[in-house]
Amino acid sequence: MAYRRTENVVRRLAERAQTILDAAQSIAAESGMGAVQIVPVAHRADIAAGTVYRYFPSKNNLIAEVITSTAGRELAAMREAADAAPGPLSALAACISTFAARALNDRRLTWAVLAEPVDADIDTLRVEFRRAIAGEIAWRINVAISGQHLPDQDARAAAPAVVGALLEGLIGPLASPGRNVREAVQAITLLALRALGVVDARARGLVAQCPLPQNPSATSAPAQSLTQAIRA
Amino acid sequence: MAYRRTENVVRRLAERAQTILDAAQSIAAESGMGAVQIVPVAHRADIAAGTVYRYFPSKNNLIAEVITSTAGRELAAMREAADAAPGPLSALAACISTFAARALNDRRLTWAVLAEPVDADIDTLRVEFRRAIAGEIAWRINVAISGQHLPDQDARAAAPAVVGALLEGLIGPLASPGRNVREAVQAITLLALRALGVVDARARGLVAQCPLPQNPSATSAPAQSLTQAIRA
DNA sequence: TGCGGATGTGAATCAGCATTCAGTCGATCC
DNA sequence: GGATCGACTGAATGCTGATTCACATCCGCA
Repeated sequence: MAYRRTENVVRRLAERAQTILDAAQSIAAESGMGAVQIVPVAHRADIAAGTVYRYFPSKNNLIAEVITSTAGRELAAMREAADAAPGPLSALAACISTFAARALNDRRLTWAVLAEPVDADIDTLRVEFRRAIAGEIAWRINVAISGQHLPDQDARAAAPAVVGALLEGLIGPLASPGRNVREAVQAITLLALRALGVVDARARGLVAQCPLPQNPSATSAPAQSLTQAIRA
Repeated sequence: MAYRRTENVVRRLAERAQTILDAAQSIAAESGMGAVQIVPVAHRADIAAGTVYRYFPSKNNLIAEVITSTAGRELAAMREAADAAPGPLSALAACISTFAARALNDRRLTWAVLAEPVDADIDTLRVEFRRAIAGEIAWRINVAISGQHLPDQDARAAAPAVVGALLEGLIGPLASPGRNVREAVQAITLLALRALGVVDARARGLVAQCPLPQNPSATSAPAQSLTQAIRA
């Protein structure tokens, strides 16, 4: 007959799973996805390599969870910021600048999760995340277009370009790490808004109003199912 | 006594080196950098795996050459198009649309060379290439700024964002592959120009005038030294 | 034609890493 | 207190793919 799982044991198991996830995430945030290897992760989580497999069926699965939890957190933040904005254009601006500010606060992790290919199996998930972010922006663009705040354009085509501009402009290998965060976020948001057809003066006004999320830091959000977190 | 290298032998050696390079490039163009492995490359070049090492000291070196030759070709095309333009703004537009059109004609290869990490040793080179492209654009932006054709801005920050927008918008995993090439190039160029502060109407005019390079195809340019091809 | 160095071959070697598993240990149950 | 269960351990296994190397072949030379 199977043993009962004590309250205590249940908690310990859950904590350990989270510890492993955190270890994986922190390694990704420090050294990129390539450095997320079972032995180092286990080491950082203070357990043996084999133990990781009691919690995650495979390394890919572990990485998938890292991506998913990051995705959930980032998408939620973007939505929240945008929903709190007074109008369609400021919602768009808030959405963009929130993503930008958070990406900048967690450069390496964001880059790892969004831009570092790991394995063909995982790539679909990473692309899903990108697609979700672009989708969020595309949605806001479309709202702004139908309210006549933006010139008519193909939001499905423009949104990925905006995402690319944000990633490369802020956290890509060419981005200059020096500048003030606030300033960098404002500059890139301005650029993105202009790209979508907001005239310069108006864009500057919007950018100036944008709330800048303070140090969001990558606290691990409660885990969600893979599909759930990304659903648009 | 050392043997003389016959005319014939010299040619054959050079041809074979080129064949290997072409094989590597075509595999990258079909299936990405990850698929560039010694055995498949050798197979495509109709030689044994070991032979590759008579021509290239390591796989990394081979990939470096693929990147370099691609970089040389693309940079030259951008410069040529821009230099032929009548004014600073059309030079900028030509530079951007040339890159866009060529990237679109060779999606996979461009993506492989610019966006697929291979190995830490190689990544510096790939980043160099990105930097060179961004540098080329930054230069044109600065010229336009000093001629009062663009609002004052930090070209070093804006150029990488433009590169990101082009890559993600056109050939990234989210880019819709369906559209007409001409149309897609024009749309993304328009977006990029607006991002830099060109007002919509003016941008549309510039875009309409831009020459669209016809099917550049990845014919292998004469090999150059690594540094030489990328020098800005 | 026959010698010797240059090239080509591809199976064996090596290295990095995910994954497994036989054995250990602590917790639960009676 | 023992009998079990289930988690933990970490060395061994297995796989993938770059690199090597002993041997075969080719080609210029006399």
